[in-house]
Amino acid sequence: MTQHRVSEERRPANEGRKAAARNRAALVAAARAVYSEYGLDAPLSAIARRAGVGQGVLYRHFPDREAVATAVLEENVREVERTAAAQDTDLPRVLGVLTWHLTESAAFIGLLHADGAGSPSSVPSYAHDLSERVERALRARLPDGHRLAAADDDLMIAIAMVSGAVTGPTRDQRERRARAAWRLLGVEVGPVRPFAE
Amino acid sequence: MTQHRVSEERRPANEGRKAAARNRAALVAAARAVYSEYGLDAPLSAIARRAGVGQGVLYRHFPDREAVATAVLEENVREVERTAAAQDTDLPRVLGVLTWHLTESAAFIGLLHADGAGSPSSVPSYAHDLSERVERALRARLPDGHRLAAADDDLMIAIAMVSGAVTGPTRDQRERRARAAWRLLGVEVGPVRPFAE
Amino acid sequence: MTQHRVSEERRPANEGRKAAARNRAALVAAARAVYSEYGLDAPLSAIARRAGVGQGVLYRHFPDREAVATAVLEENVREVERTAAAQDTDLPRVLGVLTWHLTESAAFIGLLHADGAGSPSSVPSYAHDLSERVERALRARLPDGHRLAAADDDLMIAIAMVSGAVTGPTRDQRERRARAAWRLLGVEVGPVRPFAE
Amino acid sequence: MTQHRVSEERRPANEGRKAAARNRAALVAAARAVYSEYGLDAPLSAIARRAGVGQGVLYRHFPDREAVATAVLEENVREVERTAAAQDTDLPRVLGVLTWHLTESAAFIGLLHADGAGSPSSVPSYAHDLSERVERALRARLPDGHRLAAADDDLMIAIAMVSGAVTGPTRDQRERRARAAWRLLGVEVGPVRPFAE
DNA sequence: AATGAATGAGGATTCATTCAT
DNA sequence: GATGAATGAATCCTCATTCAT
Repeated sequence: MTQHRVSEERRPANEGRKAAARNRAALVAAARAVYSEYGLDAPLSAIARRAGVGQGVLYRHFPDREAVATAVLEENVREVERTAAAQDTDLPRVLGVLTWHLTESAAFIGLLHADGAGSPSSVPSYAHDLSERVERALRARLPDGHRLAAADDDLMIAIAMVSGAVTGPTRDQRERRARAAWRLLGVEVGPVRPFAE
Repeated sequence: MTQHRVSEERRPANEGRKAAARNRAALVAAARAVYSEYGLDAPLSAIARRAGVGQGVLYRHFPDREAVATAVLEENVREVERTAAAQDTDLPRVLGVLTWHLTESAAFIGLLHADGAGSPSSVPSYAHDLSERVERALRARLPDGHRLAAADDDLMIAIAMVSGAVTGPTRDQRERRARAAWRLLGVEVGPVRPFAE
Repeated sequence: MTQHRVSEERRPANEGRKAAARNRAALVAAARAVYSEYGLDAPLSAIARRAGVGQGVLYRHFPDREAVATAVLEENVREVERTAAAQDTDLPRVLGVLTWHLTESAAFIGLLHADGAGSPSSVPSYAHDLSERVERALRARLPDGHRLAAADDDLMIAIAMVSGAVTGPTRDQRERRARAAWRLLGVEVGPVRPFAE
Repeated sequence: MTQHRVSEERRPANEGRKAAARNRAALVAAARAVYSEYGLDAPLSAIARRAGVGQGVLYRHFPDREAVATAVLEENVREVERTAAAQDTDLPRVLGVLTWHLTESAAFIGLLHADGAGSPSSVPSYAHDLSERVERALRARLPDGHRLAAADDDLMIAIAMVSGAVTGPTRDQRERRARAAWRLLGVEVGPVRPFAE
């Protein structure tokens, strides 16, 4: 029997292609967690650390702090879009998913606030695009004659309003406030939950 | 190592005791301006500079960053209270003044957002008191049977909602959005303007 | 307000990974020099400057001001320990090395002073551990019936006493005073010199 | 019977001459307290506050931070001198008073340490004079043939040694250590207590 | 492609000292 | 003579970003 090489160094480690994608995903997940814990001003190093990668990797995937935040939001927006695109869906259901993200993610709230422009804070500028994607998704399911279909801005103003109401330390409390907000607007909202197949 | 003054230059003159009150006012005004330009996270040094005083003066008048913000908000809250306390007033008029401050001052928006608790950001803790003062002032003018008198939280949730809608680069645009928000809530609001005798 | 790099100048080059150990050593050496020149309250920035590194590097290697001092003292203590552990050694020889460090390093004196506790100054808390290590090292070579073996505290009190005597502008004068102190204590001390193989 | 003026404003208030002296005394007392609580690096403002006077008064009486410390020490030194000058006194008694001050006042310890020169710390330079006054007082009561009369420096080195031993959080513990130090030196010391008529 | 050290600007905070009142 | 506000230098500390390995 020949001796096996058990050296500590030569692990094949198919790293390279797949690792990159995995790292990116880990970063976005870490960013989501860190943002929800420390807010949007959390240090990038904390995100890299939580993702278990070096800071260099973060910069490889995202040119700057905005890009990180945007990547997180992009996922949220995509879920809203997918919900809106689903076969058997309606506005309340889409609003439910949207509301879920509002209660989940402080960052997401910031996004909607930033829809106009000139927010003085650290919120991204191309957040604008994301905001428009949300609007498109919702409007596709907005029935004629709906309460929010009257004036052009009403839909997004309503979203901003609900997001303004979403405060509080626990997700649960935030959800309760969000529901109250929709009620005050007289708009029906479906179950508040993440998108699921 | 102890501190030693090195430069031999003339120090810019000590304005004496009377300047104290003036300086405090200048600081609050400067803070208001700076906050509206850069948000609540603006460096304190920017506020001191804009007020035309040294950093030490800022720290003499306000122990920490929270105290500065609170001082700014306190003025706003007081105007709301005074409006509510006026002889010939009603809810719409108070809401009008409140809305004015929402459109004027990013900081004020932050305040209302902070009513719950535990926001991880730099939002004050004793902002809570201010929030309660606003609520008391409004509730004193809230007619029985009013749309916002149904559930206990509705009043402040509505405020938070409107504040969420108040975004945009110009005060004018912010006011337009605020009005739209009140309209969507079905709540009448009076002229949007600062308190005036 | 987030941080932004403004200047366009070339940054002084990143020496890469290997520099890390070198930098740490440089920092400890610089700290030793700075402490002896300005005392334990010297600004950390002075240490970083003398070490030829940015302030951030100092903070990377040492979480706080205590850690820097401790790192310096740790080296001294280790020399005492090594002397005590040497094959052909005796108490006078260990005391000689200890005394050397007392005359060399103001910081080291502070350490021994801190053995009790609660000094209100900037003296470390985990200096206590170092103090104990010194005691263990000495006690291992303390012959029964030695003048300092009578009461439990006598050994470390004697050290503190000698360290109290060690004042003066030149190392030479400090050594002379240290010798006088040992003489007054009736304790024999070997050559005052650093540990050497 | 005529009415007495009991107005709150017109108190004759012999202020002026006597107030000045009273303020100076208050400052020294405050300094003593503050030093013992926070160490010699305590902010001057704390001393003025504790004395109940403005900072300007402090500067009227003492040109700089050194002068304040020196004034405190001066009182201690004077007590030692008075003890030495008393009719029925001897070295142990003087050492007892000296030791009392060592255990009472961190500042006083610093003084003795500073006798040589070039102490890198914030200790005064004209502390030297005070140190010499202590030496003169002691030497006046130093019997020929005393253990500390052999070499010229022995007396003050012994003092420095004891002061080095005086560490610990409570005065009681510090006294115990001081006694142990004198014992190790083989020098008799009288009751450790402040000077009293 | 990843790592993580280094840079260094920026912002917070503290105090010695001066000086109008 | 006293008061206490103001100045502003100095120091601490944190992070965004770069880059050698």
